[in-house]
Amino acid sequence: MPPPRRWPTPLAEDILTALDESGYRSTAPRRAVAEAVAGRQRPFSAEELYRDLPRLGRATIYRTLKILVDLEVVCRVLLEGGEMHYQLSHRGHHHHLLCVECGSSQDLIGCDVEEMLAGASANHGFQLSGHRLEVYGRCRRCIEKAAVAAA
Amino acid sequence: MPPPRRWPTPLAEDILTALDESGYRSTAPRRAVAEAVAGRQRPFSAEELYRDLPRLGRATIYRTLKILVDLEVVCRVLLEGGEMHYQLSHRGHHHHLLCVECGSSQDLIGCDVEEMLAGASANHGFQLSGHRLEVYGRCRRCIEKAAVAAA
DNA sequence: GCGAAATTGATACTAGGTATCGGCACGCAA
DNA sequence: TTGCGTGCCGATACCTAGTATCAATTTCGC
Repeated sequence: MPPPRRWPTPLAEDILTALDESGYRSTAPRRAVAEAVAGRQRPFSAEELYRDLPRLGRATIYRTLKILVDLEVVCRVLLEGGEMHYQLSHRGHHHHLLCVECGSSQDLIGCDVEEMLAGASANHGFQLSGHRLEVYGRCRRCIEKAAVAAA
Repeated sequence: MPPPRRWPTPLAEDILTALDESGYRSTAPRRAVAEAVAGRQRPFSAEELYRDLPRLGRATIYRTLKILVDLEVVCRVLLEGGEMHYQLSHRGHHHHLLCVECGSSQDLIGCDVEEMLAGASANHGFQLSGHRLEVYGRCRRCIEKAAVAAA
């Protein structure tokens, strides 16, 4: 028997808490967005979210996502083709390994890009203020799936 | 007395040669785009180019830019705000240091991102196929200009 | 110079996102 | 518990960046 489903979902509750702590009001649309975002396993587009929440206005979806990105509760993920997707965020600044096959995303850890960029920038007399890095490829599961299919 | 201006410009000629070598026809619109692209010192948007070449159709601008990007004669540059800009390219795959103040761009050299990413990806069981990296900050000239202004 | 094939540009369309604005609702304070 | 100011909502219009269509034009090999 599965454990009873809490409502709101713990993750969604975290989002709502973050909103509240920054002085944003708790409204039905925001609760709906929080649930939807928390329930997603992989990066999603704003339009996708809109399709899943047809009772909300499109502007509300975009506005709420923007707030969540500002609060660093959600992070933006730029796909290879240039489409912007969103995803629940845990750490602060980080980068993503994006699977071009299944669309999943995992955080890249153990890669000190910042430090390397800082050094290289300094050599150019360039004062670093930010950067954007996305990594594309195939995740472990997709590689294994392909191997099984080829056998 | 300035040296006599060659026409087409050497850089533009290189672009036209690249087009020719890939089997593309030499047309007046393409020559115009080549000149315009070659004459730009810093990244520009497609719409900017369109404004500067009002006799050409918008579709032609986008089509030609796409071809040039495919031929790696021109590279795409993603600004901090998400706007796509274009720029003459010299080396193959490389990254940019983009000045958020004056909009200039310089190639980042002496930074082996590829190698670092390859290692980190492997640790995640991730098969790397590509990446995107843009670096934002202030260029040497803008730093110096600010220092002089503050003095 | 001829003609097939490539290219062009006007136009319409798409996706993704922002600005506006009248009206609703949240939540504080009484 | 109600009252009220402010924040928030959603419909709509708009915007930017780019793509699809297609008839008319241009290029270039012969």
